[in-house]
Amino acid sequence: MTGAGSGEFTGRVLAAVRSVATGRVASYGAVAAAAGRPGAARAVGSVLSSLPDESDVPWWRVVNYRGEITIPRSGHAAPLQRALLAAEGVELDDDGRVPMARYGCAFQEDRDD
DNA sequence: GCAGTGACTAGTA
DNA sequence: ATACTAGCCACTG
Repeated sequence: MTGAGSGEFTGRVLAAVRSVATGRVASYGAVAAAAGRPGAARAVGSVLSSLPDESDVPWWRVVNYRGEITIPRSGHAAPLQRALLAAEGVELDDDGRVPMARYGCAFQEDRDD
């Protein structure tokens, strides 16, 4: 499938997602940039899509550039991500999105809050 | 080595 | 606000 598992870029993506602190979220584009391939946001999604459940990668901390959870209904990942984020202390907006301005774990911009 | 695909992003209507 | 188009990149077959 379009997943990942045997790519150099993939390894960097996993490392980047692992580097996201608890209670923080990052966008696909940010992860791609941190992986060294800005613009590969789509590829990042493919990587996380093939992530095994036993993976130690906090994939739930990765949302789209608007802070919305954009995962296919296949499976129950979406509500799960909401729950995991809530467990991390990330409260979602009434629109169901994360205030990136506050929880956004930026690899480039950093607001000490 | 090309075609297809997708947990993206930006622009336009 | 939603819908659609078009680039973008990496991985699979």
